[in-house]
Amino acid sequence: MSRALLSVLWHTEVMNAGRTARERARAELSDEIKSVARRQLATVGAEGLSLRAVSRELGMVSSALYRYFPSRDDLLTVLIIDAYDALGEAAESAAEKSGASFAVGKGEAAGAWDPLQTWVAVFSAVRAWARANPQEYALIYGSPVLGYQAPQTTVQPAIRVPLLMVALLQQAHTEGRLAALEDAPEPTGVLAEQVAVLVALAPGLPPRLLLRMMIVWTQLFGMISFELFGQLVGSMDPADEFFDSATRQMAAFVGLS
Amino acid sequence: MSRALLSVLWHTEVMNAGRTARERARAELSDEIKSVARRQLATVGAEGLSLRAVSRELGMVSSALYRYFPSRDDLLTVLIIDAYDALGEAAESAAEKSGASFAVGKGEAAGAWDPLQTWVAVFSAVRAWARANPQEYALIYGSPVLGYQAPQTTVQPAIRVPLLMVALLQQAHTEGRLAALEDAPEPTGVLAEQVAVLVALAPGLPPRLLLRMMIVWTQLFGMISFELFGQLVGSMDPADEFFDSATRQMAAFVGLS
DNA sequence: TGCTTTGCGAGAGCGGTGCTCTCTGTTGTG
DNA sequence: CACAACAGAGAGCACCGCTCTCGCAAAGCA
Repeated sequence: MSRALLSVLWHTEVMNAGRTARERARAELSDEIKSVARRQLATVGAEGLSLRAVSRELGMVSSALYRYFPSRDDLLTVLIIDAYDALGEAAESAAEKSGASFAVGKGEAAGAWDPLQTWVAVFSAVRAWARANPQEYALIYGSPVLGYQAPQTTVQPAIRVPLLMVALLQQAHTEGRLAALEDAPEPTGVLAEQVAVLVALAPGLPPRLLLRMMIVWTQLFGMISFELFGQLVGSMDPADEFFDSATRQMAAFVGLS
Repeated sequence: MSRALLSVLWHTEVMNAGRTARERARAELSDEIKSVARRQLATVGAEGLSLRAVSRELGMVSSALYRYFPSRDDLLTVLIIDAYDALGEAAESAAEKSGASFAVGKGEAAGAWDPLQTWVAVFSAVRAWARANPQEYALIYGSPVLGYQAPQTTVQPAIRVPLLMVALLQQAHTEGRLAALEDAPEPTGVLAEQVAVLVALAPGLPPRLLLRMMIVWTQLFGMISFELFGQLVGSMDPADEFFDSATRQMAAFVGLS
């Protein structure tokens, strides 16, 4: 990511810290650009998003926009981060609302909660967000634009959903509410090493469970992509019941029932 | 194109009576355009594919290209169909090579075949094709370009892989080599009607099996998309062993072992 | 055979894009 | 107050998809 873009992000972070008028105006205009770009993204898609159109809508000349975003790709990058965060926020909020006690930062003593119900709520929230924001979903889970290389900044927002799944499974596991998965194969070799990275995040969870969680993770987004991108037309369309059944069968696949 | 070449083409046309030289030349140039476009697609991606660049490489002026493809989207459409067909061909050929007897048009009496082995071979072939042709994969399984609406022409090539999965499962089923899936839920309501469309294609297959097959289908392409689009970087990358394990667990999920 | 219709490539042109560079005026700072 | 940093405007470059017109050659027809 470019230094100018990092500068923008830094400014927005400390926006209300009483900086100079110029910096304040810069942060504000920067947000406005993002907002207009997001709106255009929703209508014309990532491919059709144009800096000139954004600048036109803002009443400024296109070259001025480059003071804020050094290239179209940089603008897309912040939109990508925002999309990941919005999706993660939707998923985490669904977990909280369904009564999960493990949500980060909540820490309150748990009442009774149903792990399966939370699982279904999270998956449904992910799908609902994707259907409500198809272009933003396509931006982050569709084909990467050009030779686009995801900057390191996008990694952390991108893993919020799988991290939530890990947290849910761990809480259910420590409460003894997960089936044993005796018939699931234990990862070996390279696969075991890769899964070990996840085990470090959730001590105590069996590797075979985390491996299955990764499988379910890919299934979830494969299913949503198929629905949004039209691959289910003619068979499982509308996909509501298919999604629900798949979600529950995949929940059983990781031991939730 | 040179006049000498046109003359050659005309002579060959006279030998293959029926089509005029003009039609023959048109078909040939049309193929050449497709070929150049496919090569450019592989390097610059769908978004970067440009009619002007194609025409430049062919030594003609861009406006002439519109005699063959009325728009950029039309060119992309034939590339999409070709990609679907290439992928389907790769999958079917892998099934044949692994000794499957159900392949369309083969009809030969089967020797012994291992359904699970064929299953793994087909899935691996799909992944291998995707990795070898990432831009074409992204073209058909990534975000749909623009407000692109898939023409009816693309449907039939698009379902070759799932149809192959159905055929494999049916053959294994009639040979009594599929587990019973007693714990799998039977689809009801709308979902049962949707699955009924698949049952019509494969009489005798239990609806709950076909439902699971659809789940596995979405998992397969979700996994491949994640690998190609960079979502597995940092966890299951490289994805060879993850893919293999997932494939086999999903095979067990539909009763293959 | 000669005439007419059809198809094809070339060329110019329109409005759009991302991006760069220069110039002018303003704002913040020593 | 002077100087440096910065923001916006404008022109311009090289591309893009697409349209239109204009000759010319091939195909169809009398």
